[in-house]
Amino acid sequence: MAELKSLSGDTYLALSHGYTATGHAYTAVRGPETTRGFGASGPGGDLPAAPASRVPAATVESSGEQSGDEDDAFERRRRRRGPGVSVDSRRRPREQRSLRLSINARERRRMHDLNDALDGLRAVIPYAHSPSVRKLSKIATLLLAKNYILMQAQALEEMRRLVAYLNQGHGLAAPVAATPLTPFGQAAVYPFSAGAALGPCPDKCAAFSGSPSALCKHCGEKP
DNA sequence: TAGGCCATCTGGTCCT
DNA sequence: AGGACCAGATGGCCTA
Repeated sequence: MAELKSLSGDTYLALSHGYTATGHAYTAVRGPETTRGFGASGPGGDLPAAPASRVPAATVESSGEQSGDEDDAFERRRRRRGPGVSVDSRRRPREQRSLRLSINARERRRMHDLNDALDGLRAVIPYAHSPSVRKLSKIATLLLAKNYILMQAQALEEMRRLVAYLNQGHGLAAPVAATPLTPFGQAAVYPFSAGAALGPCPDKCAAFSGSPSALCKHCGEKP
């Protein structure tokens, strides 16, 4: 694991040029500590104390306490979207607004839970976690996790084969020499070269519309 | 400045 | 009816 965690930037580059570590202190600038801060919005459905740095204007206007500005913003959006026919539209405006805020808060919590889960996934994925390395994007996290799982499965299979071989009374020298195990058994599958052993990137290559010679920006392979 | 990534809002749909 | 889930829209921040 230690070797994998010391993944170099170039190796990560193999995953996708769009998700490369740039050497900037990404997490220090916009990591969870900065982007979150909504954790306090507990089950009560209270409104978030959103950090000003990452909150769209609309969020500040519509999620805070009911104010004149907030109502203006709400009206602007309502006009922009037109008089949509929804369940909400059958309610009185005050009640409708209150319900909307409650739904927004719920959705916010749901997305925060999703991000927490992604953070948990990042924590167990072997990649460079140093502060000088940009945090993995969501898509990169998922792709890396998938490749890592496949790699582990292959390593397990290799170990099973080795154990079976040894159980047959063979010595250790011969098989190891014949089929040398890499430190993690990832001779064919390596989690950080997504396209190399796992085929085309299933998420993006399918929708890839670039020239035939171009590489998929998500997996680094030709689609 | 364009593109990537992200958070949030919103309306629709499905489920309990 | 209310909650969960989803996808589209919008706008902010950051990097190349």
